Amino acid sequence: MAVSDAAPRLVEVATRAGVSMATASRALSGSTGVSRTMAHHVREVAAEMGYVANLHARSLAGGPTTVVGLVVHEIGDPYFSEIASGVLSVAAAEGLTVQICHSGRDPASELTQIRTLIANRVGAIIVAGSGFLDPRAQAEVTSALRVYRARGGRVSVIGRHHLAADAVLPDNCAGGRSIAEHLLGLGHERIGLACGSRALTTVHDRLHGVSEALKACGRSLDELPAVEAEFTRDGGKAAGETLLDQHPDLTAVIALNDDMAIGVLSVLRDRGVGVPGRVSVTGFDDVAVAGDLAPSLTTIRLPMAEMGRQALRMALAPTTVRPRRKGTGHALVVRDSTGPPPA
Amino acid sequence: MAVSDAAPRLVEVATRAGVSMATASRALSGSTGVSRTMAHHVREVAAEMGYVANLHARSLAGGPTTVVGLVVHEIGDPYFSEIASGVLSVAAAEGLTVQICHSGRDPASELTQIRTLIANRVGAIIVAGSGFLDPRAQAEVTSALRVYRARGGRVSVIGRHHLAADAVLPDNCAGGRSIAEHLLGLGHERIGLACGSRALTTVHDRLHGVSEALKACGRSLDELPAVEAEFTRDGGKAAGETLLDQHPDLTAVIALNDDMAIGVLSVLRDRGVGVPGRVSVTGFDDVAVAGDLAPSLTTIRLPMAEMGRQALRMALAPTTVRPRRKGTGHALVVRDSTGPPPA
DNA sequence: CTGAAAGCGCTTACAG
DNA sequence: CTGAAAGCGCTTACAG
Repeated sequence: MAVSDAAPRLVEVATRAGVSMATASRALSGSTGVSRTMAHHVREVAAEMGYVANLHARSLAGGPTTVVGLVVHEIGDPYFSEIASGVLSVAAAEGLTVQICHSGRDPASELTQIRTLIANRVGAIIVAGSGFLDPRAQAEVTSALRVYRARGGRVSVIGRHHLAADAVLPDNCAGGRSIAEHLLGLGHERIGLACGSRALTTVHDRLHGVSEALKACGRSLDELPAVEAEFTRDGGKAAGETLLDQHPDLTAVIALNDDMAIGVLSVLRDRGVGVPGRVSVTGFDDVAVAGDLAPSLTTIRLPMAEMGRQALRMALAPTTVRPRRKGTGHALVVRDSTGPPPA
Repeated sequence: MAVSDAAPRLVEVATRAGVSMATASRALSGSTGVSRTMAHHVREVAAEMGYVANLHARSLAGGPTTVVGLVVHEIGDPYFSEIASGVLSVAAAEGLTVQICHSGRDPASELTQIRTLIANRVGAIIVAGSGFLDPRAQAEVTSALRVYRARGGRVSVIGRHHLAADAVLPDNCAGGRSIAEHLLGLGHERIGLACGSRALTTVHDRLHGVSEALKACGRSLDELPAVEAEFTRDGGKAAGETLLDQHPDLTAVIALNDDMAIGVLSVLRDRGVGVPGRVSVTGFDDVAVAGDLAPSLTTIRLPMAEMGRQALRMALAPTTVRPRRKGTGHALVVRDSTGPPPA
């Protein structure tokens, strides 16, 4: 009994099936070079014994790796959990397994996580967090990934990064333009901005879109009060408070993601400021609950789950000479949090 | 150049440091039996070379495994993404990496995922989804995990399962009682229930709590109209519609999780039914956005992130003879979605 | 404290 | 199509 306590190994399966390890291996890994009947027989024996290959051994021996790494800023954020959900669904369909890690929006910890993923010899790495504007911020990550790719690892990113890898590019710029045009079209002139760190390409690009819309009206981004805070609900609260304190005459606030918008809305609610009667608020992403907020949030819809699916599919597809880039499109979703400015 | 293209191996580090592989290994894995100076020297050389141990080789050779598996029903659900966030945070602190997979609330696919995790030789498995009432539904999962544990694997679960493993037990029963008492205390008599699948222990336990509260008033759970649907926002919508159609006189709806409550609220909003003026609604879990909904949701708070942290800590702690069980406590959070029934 | 050697469980050239 | 053998990159008894 003591012996059979250990997990059955390939030798045992081979012996019981009356074949060599080589044949057993080929039959089980579904590779070519075995007769159909032999393969079938071996698989039956293996199933009977409850054999499951040791993936460490398989991978060490040069077999295919079946795990992919996913780096997110924070899995608790709906933006990232929806992306993760998309990644997990195609992974399951492909028989792959995914290792998720937090970067915490910090290049240093992102580097640590990516090194670990590489040490784990994952077959592909998906970086889902926004890149940083300053290439130096992620220089080490970039070079680690470059080496990883040179050794055959596959990389894809969601968002704009300083990396010649396949990329899913959220429609940040165009979305920023749409949301600003919406507000401008409603007649708003005193608009405040609740931004995440400007070091993030995502924030930069969304702002750029807003800037374009303003320019088209002969105005400039520099005129708008902008507060930079964490790219989270709490950051939105902080930014909202500062904005309202320093610019009580604002009639609209553009939050650069839904999380921040939720924070802004909560500040407004606490202060008894009517939305959209007194102040309009917009978000960005269209996370699942955006439509259920009080008031429901006008925002830019990005197909997060689909972005996750595409990122993994790209990483799995054969490499191309030039990296692929796939735009996401976006949609302006007008709900109850925006309206014309007070007369 | 061609040669150094490959990842540096332990031999290279050892050679360059002028020591044997054994010494290099001991120095790098932080194990005992090396002089401090020697260890320091080896580590410096390794860092210089950008050496990162191959975890497959390490694990195959009998070294400690550094990955843990986490099984959730669906990572896109805030309940699970908050749990995952807790798990990831202690994992990062411990230098561990986590593999996440979806069970999709389906015992068969849960089994597949768990087998994969075991094949990956993860050191611990955390099952975060609710268990099933019928032991047979998960008999194979249970036995796979039993074997896994016998071989030294660590297991912990969040929720009630038919498994003698360490468990974090959400306060489902007491929470159900609290929420029902709250509604009863407000004077509601015609209460409907929007439930997830009764096959889930979570649903069963929450209902049981509701039942206890009713009994204390001389009433019975059987009197209340109950609709079973998916344990999601869409399920909540479906249940809400059925409930309202068949029992237009209800003054309150108890949804068995926040996701379902959000669905119920959206139905009520679409139909122009005032909340809580005409109908009160309650949820369960207190996901991050519960307070930002329209109206903000009265619910039972469960410390999801903390539950994730505890589950991993238990799995990491030395095993005990009897499995540990840790209650979570709960808090009734009264917000704007509940009030007295209409006069 | 340090080293030589065996072995972890697989896969893949290399022969037949 | 099938098999014997080498090797993937580590760690851990076993000696010294």
